[in-house]
Amino acid sequence: MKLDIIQKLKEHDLKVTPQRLTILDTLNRYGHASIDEIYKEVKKVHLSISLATVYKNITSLLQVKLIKELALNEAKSKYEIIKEPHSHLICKKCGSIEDINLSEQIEQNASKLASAKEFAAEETELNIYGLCKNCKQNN
Amino acid sequence: MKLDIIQKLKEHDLKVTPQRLTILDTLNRYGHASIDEIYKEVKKVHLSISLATVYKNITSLLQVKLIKELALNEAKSKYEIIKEPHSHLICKKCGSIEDINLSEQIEQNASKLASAKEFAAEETELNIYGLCKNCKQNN
DNA sequence: GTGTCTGCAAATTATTTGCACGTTG
DNA sequence: CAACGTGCAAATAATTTGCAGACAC
Repeated sequence: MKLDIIQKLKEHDLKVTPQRLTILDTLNRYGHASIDEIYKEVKKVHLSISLATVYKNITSLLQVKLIKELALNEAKSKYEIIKEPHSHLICKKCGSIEDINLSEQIEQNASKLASAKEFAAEETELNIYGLCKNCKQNN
Repeated sequence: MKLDIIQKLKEHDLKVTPQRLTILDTLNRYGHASIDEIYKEVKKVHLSISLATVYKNITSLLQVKLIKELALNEAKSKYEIIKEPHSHLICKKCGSIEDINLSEQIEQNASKLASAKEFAAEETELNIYGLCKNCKQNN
């Protein structure tokens, strides 16, 4: 599993440094994390890492599209490693994000909508906002 | 049409000031605009408006949910007035955003996905990334 | 009139950059 | 060893805040 990522890094001439791996590992474990969250996590392992390094890594990882930015209304942006699925259930109350897989039907319908506008669709992202199971109960 | 917005402002105890109306008008005309774009536009009408005022307005309009933030990978956030539809065709090349209406089918499928996770869906947002008609041709 | 809004300046926070040194391949 | 990455400090950019006067209601 790590090999996968290491390979992708090499493909894009990004060196495999411990800091970079820890950042990616953090994203893997968190699913989605903000710059601050990443910084705090990585710091547990690499005491002397700097915020600048986190930013530089996020920037280069975004450029080679190994990760993507998830910008949520009102909250700080979070980042996640790109892999299927690209879709989320986003809780308006607690801010949790759960990944979901798009059904074939949705994919197909989305393509239709796009081609109707002569738009060449490459990626489809569905975000559903509402209340997660927990918050729904404790409302 | 303006009455609609004015009413919403009043509902939320936001005063109807010329600056605020011009900001909303800009969003209406642009569809989606960044802070800078809004600032430059509003400045044409209100020569002495300050950036801080734009920020303050965006913040309060977000709070009362009259507008929403559209955060796009790599690009600056843009804002739009909330109204159906919530879905977009986003061009990766030129950054243009076109609104689309979700089909009934997609809405239904999305609800299914959500309820399978015991998630109470409130809003569904579909973003399709790719190349717009123009950029597709001049590729 | 009272409370909110505006514009300005200053403060704070977020992000980027330059550089010397260390590490990867 | 060449290219790239890191950590630090400093520079920029983005956003927020405080306050006095102006405006909406």
